[in-house]
Parts: sequence; structure tokens; C-alpha cells
Amino acid sequence: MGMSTSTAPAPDVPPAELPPPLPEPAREELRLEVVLGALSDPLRLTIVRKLLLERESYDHPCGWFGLDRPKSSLTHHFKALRDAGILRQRQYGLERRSRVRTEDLDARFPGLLDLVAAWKPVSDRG
Amino acid sequence: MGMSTSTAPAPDVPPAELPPPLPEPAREELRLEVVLGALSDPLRLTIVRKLLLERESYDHPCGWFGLDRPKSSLTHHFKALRDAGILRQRQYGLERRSRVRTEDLDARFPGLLDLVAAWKPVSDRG
DNA sequence: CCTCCAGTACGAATTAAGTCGAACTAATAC
DNA sequence: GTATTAGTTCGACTTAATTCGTACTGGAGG
Repeated sequence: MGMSTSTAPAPDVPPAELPPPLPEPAREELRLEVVLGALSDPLRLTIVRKLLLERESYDHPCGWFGLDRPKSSLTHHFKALRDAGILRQRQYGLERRSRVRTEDLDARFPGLLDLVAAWKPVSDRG
Repeated sequence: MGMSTSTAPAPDVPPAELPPPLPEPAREELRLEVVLGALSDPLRLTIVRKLLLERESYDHPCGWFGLDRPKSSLTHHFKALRDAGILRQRQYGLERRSRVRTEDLDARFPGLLDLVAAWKPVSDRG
């Protein structure tokens, strides 16, 4: 824990100064109907759930999800999630990393993210 | 519970035998993405919220909500809510009364209805 | 410089959802 | 029987969302 220096900007755990978040709605601006609408899509549920379940490491770039869709489609869905206030995205060089705005969402819509984390897509219902 | 007769079918508190529910998905068939999609509409949120907050009396017919929309639009939205598994509807003579499937929804998606009950439309924030 | 790479921006095609009028049905009252 | 009433069904229209190809941007490495 005392090992601070300015030598190595680690790629996964960025040092104190992060790139600024891309434009996003403030916590008070979050609207339930918009958030629910953004989450009513299986692909986007997959994205958010995966971020929730595997967030031990830091933010994740768009390709990390292994989604079999063209890039322009992914841009569209990530933007929908960011516009709804569900994801925060930061630019790290070339890649744009995403994380779930858990604090804001838990504050405004408590319990909602638990539902997303518990969700299972149709293909793997047991 | 020994007071059964066939004399007085009360209009608001129907006796033991209710009309059967209109076709609806079973509890196990409820899908989060479908439920969220159905709730991502302000008018439908209004309907469900109103039912949740003023459910002291029994099921409510479509006109009770005082929604300023043509009847065919209301049919559309009530059907969307029923198909998603959010409302249960029963036919009482001419009118079709609705209630929220609170038990099923609380079982499958705990906390979700609390979010709906706490929702406020844009027009009356602040 | 040029190349590679992650992702965006634009635009067009498709698909889905919402809106609503008009005709209809079915229960109740007369 | 007729009239009224609550709600449906159909169909057409409008609007919004999704999908994705192509062209583009902007940083990193040679």
C-alpha cells in the first residue's frame, strides 16, 4: 500500500487521476422510465449484468464483453446505457471503458441492480 | 366463512367465486426484460403506480383511472401490462377490472414494485 | 510519415411500438 | 325489441428503436 510512484501507469488500475467521464445525466436527472427502457433489451442486460458480476477488476473496454455484433451496433447500445445513466464511460487512449454507476443507481432505484445481477437470459434457464 | 349463499353478488367485493382471469403468463414465465419494457412507458407506470397506491378497494375498471386517451389506446396499454404479467384482469359483466400481480412480481423481482410506487412523473417533480 | 486498432458518426433499411378512428361485441336497463 | 355502456378488434398511420455497412477519427508504434 505504500508503493506510490509516478513510474508505472498501470493499465487496469489507473492512478488517482482518471480521464473525465463522457457526458452523462446527473444522479438527480435519472428517470425510472428511461432506465427501465434501457434495461429492457437482452443484449444490454447482458452487458450490465456482466459488469456487475465480474467487476473485481476495473472498468472494461467494449471488446472485453465478447459480444458477437458489429462495432457500430455496440456503440449504439453502450451509448443507450450511458444516456440512460446506467454506465459511466471514460476514454483511455484508444479504448473507452465502462462501469456501472452502482452508487447512483442504488441511491435512486434501490434493488434494481440486484434484479439485473440475478437475471438469466432465455438461452440458459435451467 | 360459513356465510356462503348465492343471493348477493356484491359489485366491489366479489364473493368467493371470481370470474376467471384473462389469459396471462404464469409466474415462472415472467421475464425481466419484458416486465421492464412494459414499465418503461410513463402512462403504464401511471397505471401501475395508481393501482399500487390506491388498492384499498378492490380491482379497478379501465375508466377508473381517469386517463385522457381514447379507449383503443387504453386497451393497448392494459393488454401490454397483462401480457407482461404485471396486471391480472377479470371480466365483471361489461367491465374488465385490473389489479397488480403483487405476489408474483414480488416473488420473481423483489423490490421492483417499490420502485414503481415511488416513481413520480416528470410533470410533478420538485 | 504510414499503419494498426478501438471505437464513432452517419445514413439507410428494417422492425417494433405507439396512436387512434371506426366498426364491432356483449351485458345491462328499459 | 332498442339504447346505453365498457371495452375490443381491425387497420392505417406515425413515430421510435434496432441493425449494420461504410467512412471516419484519433492515439500508439514503427
